[in-house]
Order: sequence, then C-alpha cells, then structure tokens
Amino acid sequence: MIRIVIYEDNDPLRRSMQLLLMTHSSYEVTGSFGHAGRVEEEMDLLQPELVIMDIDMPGRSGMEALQLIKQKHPEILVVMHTVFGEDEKLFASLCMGASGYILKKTSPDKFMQYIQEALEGGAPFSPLIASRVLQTFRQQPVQQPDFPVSPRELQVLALLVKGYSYKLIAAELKISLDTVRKHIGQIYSKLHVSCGTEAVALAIRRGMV
Amino acid sequence: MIRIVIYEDNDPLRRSMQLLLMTHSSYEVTGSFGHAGRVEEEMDLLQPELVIMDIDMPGRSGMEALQLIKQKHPEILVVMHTVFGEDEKLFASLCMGASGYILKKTSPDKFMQYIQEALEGGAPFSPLIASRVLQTFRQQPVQQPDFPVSPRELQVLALLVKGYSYKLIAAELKISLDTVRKHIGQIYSKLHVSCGTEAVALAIRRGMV
DNA sequence: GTAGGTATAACACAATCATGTAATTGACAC
DNA sequence: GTGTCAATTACATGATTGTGTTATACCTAC
Repeated sequence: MIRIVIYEDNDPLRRSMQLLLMTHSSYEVTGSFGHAGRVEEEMDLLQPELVIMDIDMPGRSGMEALQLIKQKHPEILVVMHTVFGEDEKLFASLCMGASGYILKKTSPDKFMQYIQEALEGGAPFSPLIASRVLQTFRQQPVQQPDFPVSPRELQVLALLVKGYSYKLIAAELKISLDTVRKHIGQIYSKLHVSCGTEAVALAIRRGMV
Repeated sequence: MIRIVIYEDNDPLRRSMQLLLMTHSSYEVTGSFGHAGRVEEEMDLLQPELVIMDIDMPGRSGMEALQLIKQKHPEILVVMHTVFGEDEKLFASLCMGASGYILKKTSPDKFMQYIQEALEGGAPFSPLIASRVLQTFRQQPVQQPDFPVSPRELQVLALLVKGYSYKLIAAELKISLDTVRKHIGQIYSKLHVSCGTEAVALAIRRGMV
C-alpha cells in the first residue's frame, strides 16, 4: 500500500480527494489535514510516500510546509495543488523540490493519472503550468513599462532590489546622492509607483532584474 | 478541422501515428514526411496548426526543422517526438519554442491526450521529461528564514510588498503605527535584512507572498 | 505557574527617503 | 544649429522609515 497524506483547508474538497484516492486499490490515505501547523510531526509519524499539498492555507502556507518536509524527508514526494499558478510561487515550489504542480480544476481521472506519474518518478504538471515553465526557457519578451527605464536607471533599480540604500548606490555607481535620488524618482514615475518597495516588487514580478 | 503534419523517418511508425490521429474526428493529417528537407515550403503550403517532429532524422534534423518553422511561423505548434531525451536536445528544443516533448514509448491514448493538450495551449511533457526539466530548477535550494515569520507578520509583509506605507498598513490592519514598526522590525531580523526593499525582494523570490 | 512566543502600544531620535526647483553637459536626430 | 533626451549635480524641506527601550495582555507548552 502506498501511503498518501493530504493537506487542504477546503473540507469538502479534501474529502472528495480522499474518496477519489481510495478508489485506487494500492493507495491508502493515512492522513488528511485542514492546515499544515504540525506538518513535521505528521510526517515523522505517518511516513507517507506522497503528500498532496494545497498552497493557500490559513496559518502555515503550503510553501512553508513543502520546505519543512523536504528539509527533513527529502524522499517524500510532494505534489502542489492550487487554484491557479502565480509565477513566483510556482517557481519557488519547483526550486524547493515539489514533484509536481496540479491545478484544482483538473479532472478526477487526470488527477489520478498525475498522482500515478509522480509515484513513478515523473513530474506531473497541469499543461498550463508546464507551458508557464516552458516560457522561462524561451527568451520571453518581458512586458515593458509604459515608458522604458534607461540602462542607467535599470542599474539603479537592480541595486535597489538588492537592498542598497541611496548612499550605497551612489558609492557603487560613483555618482552623487542627488543623482541617485533623481534616477529613482524617474523610475517611480515610469513604473507608476511611489515608493521603493512597490518598485522592487514590480521589477521582480516583471522579470526586469 | 485541425491540420496536423508529421515528420518521422520510420515509415511504419509514421503511418501508425497518422492512423491514430485520424481516429479523432477533428484532426486532419494534411501531410506526413520521412525527412525535413523541404520543411519551409511544406509549412507555407500546408499551414498546419500543429507539427509532430521527430528529432533524429537523416539529413536535416528535427531541431533544425523546428528552428526554421518557428522563425517563419511562430504560431505553429511543434511537438517534439523522440526515443529518449538527451538533455542538450531537450533544452535546446524548449529554448527554440517547442510546445511539448513526447517520448516515443508513450501509449497511444496518452499520445492523443498530449496532442490535445498542446492544441489547448498547454505544454505536454512525458513525465520523465518533465522531471528532467524540474531538476534544472533545483540548482540552488531555497532556504527558509531561520525563524519563521508569524501569520500577522506575513500579513504586514504582504502589504509592504503591495507598496503600502506604514501608515496605510496601520489603517488597513487597524493597529497603531508603532505596532507596524514593531512587526516590520521583527520581519527584518527574521529574514536577516535591514530595509523594506530587501525584505520585499526576498519575500517575492522565496514565494512567501 | 512559569517560560516563551505573539500581538499590541507608546515615546524618542536619527537616518533615510520622496519630491520639489534649477542648471549643466554630451549624444543623437532632424 | 536646434531640439530632445539621458545623465549629472546642487539645494531644500517634509514625510517616512529604522531602531532603540519599555510595558501590557493573551495563549500555549511544560
């Protein structure tokens, strides 16, 4: 019997998944939880082969839980389960060792197929997720801001993302503090933001840096 | 009708694929060739929605053909078809814009399913291929913060990422400005950063928000 | 019940940031 | 050669942020 544990805060959905998995004669759902607050103990105790992990849960997120599981039990397969794929969470999950990424809208038979594939050492993705992953291999044209930031501004932005203060940026680029201020002001207006944190968030999300 | 063209130098295999695809009422195999020597003219003439491309063919390889197709007709979906995925060819194909990568040992029903997925904008991989792709994401393991941020802190962090000022965060969460300061100070020390931009960059890159 | 973590709040101070205005230089285009 | 734009610098001012210290209340675990 293959031991499977489910984390999913939506009760009805969790039960349906459990029932679905139990239709397979070699699957055994040895635990299913609405939150990941005790994921470490639960892994130690239940020792599953595979975990189905919802990403968005109250309290500890599926991302954190994934990290904790992989740290202590790298052999446990973790398949992420989510409504839709936000890029950062997707790629962060993959980096953290998720074995697959299944969208919740996936049909029951494909769901079962994906679980099977994961257990066979494959890496099941919902096709839309796979497509997103593919894009990173292409030199995807990044959506540009309304007014393009100049090369120099991009340099400044990159340092800002690294957490440099204006003073440090000025030193790094060998320009005056006032020039740094000027550049950053320009960047804000071009990106339509009004503070550093917002600019940094946008820059990372658009893959500008 | 969806026009499909096949490139495959193994004659029996090519015919079986053609027969298989023709079992689907909306697929039309408008061409099938044993080599890719005239792929450009054939694309211009046949204007398929999707091409199934064997990688190893005598004369012009499937890789070259893929490149030629994507240069002139980027809208044509190309699914690579091969015996086993050599890493270089796999990643080169993905970079060149292949829409999927199917192993030849794939069963007929999964083959048809993959074609369907590709046509729907997904990116079908044989699970073993997907697993290989995954590994490239696992180069640098993401480490979690030494001390986990509390749920409340995560809330604050999320607002910070959205570019909220301390004042706005306080209003949003209905707490005092000083409490916001306190939370953010805690976040900084837990994430080992020392300013908002750095914290935001880290949070996004680690998929915390 | 005591310890530890979380959430709350206040006060104070220094550093940093955001935003004006104004001006100079060099590169490139028409 | 004139205009536009990027990059540079300066000065000024008010708002925001980062960091101390201190304190209360609540919950959980042992």
